Amino acid sequence: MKNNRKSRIVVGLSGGVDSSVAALLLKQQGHEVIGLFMKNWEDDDSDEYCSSRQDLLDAVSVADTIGIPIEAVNFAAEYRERVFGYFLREYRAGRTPNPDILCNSEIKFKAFLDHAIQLGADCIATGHYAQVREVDGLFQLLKAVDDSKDQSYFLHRLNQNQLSHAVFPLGKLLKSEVRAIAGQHGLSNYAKKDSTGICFIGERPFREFLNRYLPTSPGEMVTPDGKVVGQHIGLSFYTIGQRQGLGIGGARDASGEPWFVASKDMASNRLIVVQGHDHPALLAPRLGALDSHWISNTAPLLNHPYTAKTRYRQTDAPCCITAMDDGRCSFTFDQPQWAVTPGQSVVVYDGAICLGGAVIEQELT
RNA sequence: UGGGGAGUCGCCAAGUGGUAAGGCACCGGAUUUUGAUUCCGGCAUUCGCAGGUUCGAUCCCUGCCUCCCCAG
Repeated sequence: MKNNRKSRIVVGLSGGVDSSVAALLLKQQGHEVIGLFMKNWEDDDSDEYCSSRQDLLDAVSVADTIGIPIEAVNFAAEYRERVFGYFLREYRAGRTPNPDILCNSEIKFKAFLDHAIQLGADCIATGHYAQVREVDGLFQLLKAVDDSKDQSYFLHRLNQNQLSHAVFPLGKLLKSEVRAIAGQHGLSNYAKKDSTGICFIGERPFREFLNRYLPTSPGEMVTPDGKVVGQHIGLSFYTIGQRQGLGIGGARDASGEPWFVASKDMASNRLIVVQGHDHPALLAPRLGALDSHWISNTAPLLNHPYTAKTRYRQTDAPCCITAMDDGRCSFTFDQPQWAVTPGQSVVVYDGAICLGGAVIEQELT
């Protein structure tokens, strides 16, 4: 979006405070703002009726207060095909995918963006905490000013075209300021709790949810030396670094520390667990990743000091990319990383600039 | 069947005459647009059962039950 110009902007209104304030700010800046409520998940309409319904009501209420038109769109088919299908395939393969990253690149900044363009919009805006800036004709994705809310991790797979049409009005604000603005302007959802859980699907008992789509496949939980310490219900239902839900109590010869998932042996259907948060099996100094995506269309430098996150909300860890080949790359961290998890994304930063990332394939020793 | 040892929360495990530590698990909450992690809170009126001694017992005594080890 060109600065200082009045544009037609379509805002994804979720019913939450963030997107509401984003719309409000754009409206105040004099843009022609159109609100669009997305409904992309229909499997739970019977029991989730209230939540989705309430979100729509909140979005309508806010649109009314701000004085912008709002309509609803449904990308459930696209979501199921492009995001949820991948989500299930990855879990079946024993990995831990991050559907929200795909949701951004495939739904919000593709299906939704296309729709907005058709409505004659110049760009779309969301309530994401992140920033975009154009430098010499190249669009950069930057972290949000509010580091504790920064969501660039989820946006790292956007490309130049997508970023060129993206506006993030909250990028320079603190969450506390956003809520204050919402309160000052009488937005009915100013105190609404932040939503969590998988985007559009929401928070729910995860094991139970997955089990609706994946069969259980019980097996043994074993220590690295092969001692059986419990039973699992299926490797897909666990993730590396997981502590809760293992159900391993005290043992005569054990230390009394909690147990964590260290790895999965798909071939023998065994879950490898270790005792103690700082067990060496949970730490890896290197990792291999694939399917890389670089926002600038140019790969980052090899053996250059960057930082990266192997999970959302992890503090950036100093590292280098030591090898790259056809979408694959190897990372070496200055300090070993905890619970490097296949399927999660490793996202690279050069200071506040998000360069892109790749999907973790495996930890390397 | 003799001899020895042990039975304390779902699992480990302190306490051994003064009125039940702790850890793990589990549950609830906080944090969180993945999944985790992390943090906070909850979690045995009761110590295998039944008697007895005592002001008072999980702790001492008696009997019973169960389990383990060694004998055979």
